[in-house]
Amino acid sequence: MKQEKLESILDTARKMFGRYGIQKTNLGEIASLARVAKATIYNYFGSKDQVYLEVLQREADDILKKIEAAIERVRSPIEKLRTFVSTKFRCMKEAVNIINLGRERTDSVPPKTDRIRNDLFEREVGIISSIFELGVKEGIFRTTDILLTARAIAYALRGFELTWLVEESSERIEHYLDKLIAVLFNGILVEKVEG
Amino acid sequence: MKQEKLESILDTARKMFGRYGIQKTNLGEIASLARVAKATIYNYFGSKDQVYLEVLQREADDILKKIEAAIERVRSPIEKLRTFVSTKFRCMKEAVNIINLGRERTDSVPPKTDRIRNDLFEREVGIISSIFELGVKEGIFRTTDILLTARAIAYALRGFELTWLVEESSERIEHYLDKLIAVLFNGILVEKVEG
Amino acid sequence: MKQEKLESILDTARKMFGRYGIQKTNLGEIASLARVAKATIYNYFGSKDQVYLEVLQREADDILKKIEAAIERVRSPIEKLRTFVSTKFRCMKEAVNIINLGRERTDSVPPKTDRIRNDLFEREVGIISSIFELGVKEGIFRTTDILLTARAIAYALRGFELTWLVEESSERIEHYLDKLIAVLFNGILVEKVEG
Amino acid sequence: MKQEKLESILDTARKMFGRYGIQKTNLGEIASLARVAKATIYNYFGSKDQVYLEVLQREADDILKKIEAAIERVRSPIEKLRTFVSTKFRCMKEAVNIINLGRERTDSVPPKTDRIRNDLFEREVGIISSIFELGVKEGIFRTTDILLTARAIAYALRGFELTWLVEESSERIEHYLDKLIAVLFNGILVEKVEG
DNA sequence: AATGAATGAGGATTCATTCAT
DNA sequence: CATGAATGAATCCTCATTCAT
Repeated sequence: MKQEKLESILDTARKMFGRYGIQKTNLGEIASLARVAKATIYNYFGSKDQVYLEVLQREADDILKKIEAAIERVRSPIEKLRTFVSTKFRCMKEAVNIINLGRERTDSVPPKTDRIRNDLFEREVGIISSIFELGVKEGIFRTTDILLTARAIAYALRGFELTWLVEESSERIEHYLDKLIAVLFNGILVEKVEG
Repeated sequence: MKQEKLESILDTARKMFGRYGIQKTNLGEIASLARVAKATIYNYFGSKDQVYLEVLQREADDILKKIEAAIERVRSPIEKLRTFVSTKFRCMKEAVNIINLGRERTDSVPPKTDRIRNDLFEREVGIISSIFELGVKEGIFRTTDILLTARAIAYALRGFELTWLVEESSERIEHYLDKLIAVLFNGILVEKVEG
Repeated sequence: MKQEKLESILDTARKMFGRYGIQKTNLGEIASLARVAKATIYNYFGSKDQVYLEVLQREADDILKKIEAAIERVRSPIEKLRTFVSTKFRCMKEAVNIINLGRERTDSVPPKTDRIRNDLFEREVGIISSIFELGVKEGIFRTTDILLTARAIAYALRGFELTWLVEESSERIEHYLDKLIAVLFNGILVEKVEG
Repeated sequence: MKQEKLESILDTARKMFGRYGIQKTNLGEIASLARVAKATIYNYFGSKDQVYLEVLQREADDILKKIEAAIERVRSPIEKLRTFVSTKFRCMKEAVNIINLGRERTDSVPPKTDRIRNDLFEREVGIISSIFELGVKEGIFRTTDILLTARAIAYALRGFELTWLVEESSERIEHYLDKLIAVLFNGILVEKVEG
């Protein structure tokens, strides 16, 4: 019964926060949609911020779990990188709040938000790094600085997160991603120079 | 006199919006810092949103003007691309609101905001495209689809905008950018496959 | 017009605070009784506390002005002291908030409240002291320590403030005051010992 | 077991009410500090007000018991009066809620509160009266109206209750009390007039 | 053109209290 | 008896916007 209400609250909250952001979402509406009293939400979470944080943390954990599982299933570093990117963006569709996190004003968001976001980012960097290590070990990738490259690519992928929901259709985004991956693998120069 | 006040308002607004976003900035404070009455701002702009829009448009125009000028000054496509990236991010430092635009909730922002942002984006894509065309014509770049690639790269660069002010030092960001550019030029694969 | 509303607000506030205290009084009701919008009150005073403080300060100033005027009108120290007490308590009837100040929880009241209350107290002590000085100079009063005695008496009078509105009828209180003054003047001992 | 919890609740409540008053104290905190559930308190007392009332009644009874015992121990009316005052104020230090009772808003307090407070007051007046009767009988005190004088003095002592914890150091208060007692005994006039 | 004044609508919290188990 | 869970009601304050002068 309690668990039920809790999930109901969290579900509703995820949708509302996803649609309107933490600022514009009011607990009153979450409460009424979740069929509980506003005060009940405060019993569970203590504050609006806590509700938001909980929603975020769940989304982040979810994404990582799925990405890691997907990468396990393929072998070659190239495939792993492709899988990383495609899985990440497929999952992102559902992790609306994580995406929007990048779109919220820093000041209007609880401080711990940053930690969740950065944790996710760093763990992604970690995954990319280990794919790179594998690739370099197998002599498929060449790079002078694995971590630096991994972070650069992680940053680059962020540009697509932002765009995901708002501006373009999923299909077009996937085209761009394919293209970006192609470029990442081969570069745009005809002759290879040292990077 | 009128022009003076108008600039004063716009200046103050730019700073405030830049620091606190459109949501958290209130016209009252802008007014008092700009030494005018709140109602005066309404005389000039009609609404808070219009003030914001005006600030944005000015920043966008400013950036493009500077980027285009900088690119004119170098000749080779490779240099042009490098200049594009470095100029863009140098100017971005001052175009705080454009940057933060990516960090505002979609719903908390006037609809026309998107148009300004997208215009800027498309014009950047246009610039990158023409650099690519030049590069391909000169036989330096190879790519199967100029526009697609240009957009992919433009998206990738967005990831860095977000990060620009908040998370990392300028120097570190520049390292990552250098690395990204290197990867873009040469790829990470040892052997070139088709991109 | 503005002055009118301001007075209207302050008047209403004085009544409400007087009846219900700062805790239980809500600005909403003050606003509606004063025929202004809640926000208007905030325009004038900035916060509930400030309204309260303003009400208090006015009452305190009022009392002192009246006491000082009344004392001027009589000559002998004995008369002055009697006048002080009677005027003070006559005025107190209207300075409901000052009285209740002694009845509010320290914690539920803005910090500056204490200063107003203490200022009033100290100024009363000052007045009593100067009456004493006069009495001693004229050889009518005897006391070993004017300031100490003045404060002791000022404290004693506080006991009546508290009682003023709540427990007893005005007439009975005045009887008690008369008695207290008589005791203060002559003591209760048959034989005078050293005080 | 039951008695234990009840005492635990009452103890905690006394401390909390003493520190924060009935308004600012919430049952939730009392409950958690007393290691019981909020609902348990309702089982015992039925309402927040009842808890408060119980706390008060206990404090009042306690004070009176101690004062009466102390007065028994001395013989002369003068000593009895001095003992009354000193014991009263010594005990008051612990009867925080009784003291603060004078500092609570009348309206924020259960109606029966007044009865407890007045009972205590009247019983104090009774004690002072009987001391006076004794003094008059022994020809040490002179007074035209014992009850009136007793009440006047009881009121005067109230002024010090208020001040007790908040404004002054214990030592200074005791000085003022000494002075007040001296004045009460001997008056301030050089020549005795009719009291 | 410039502004002082006024306002309506909205939202996060807090807490005493009830009730089923 | 004891309690976890749920809630309704209340309240302060913010701000974009309007309007008369």
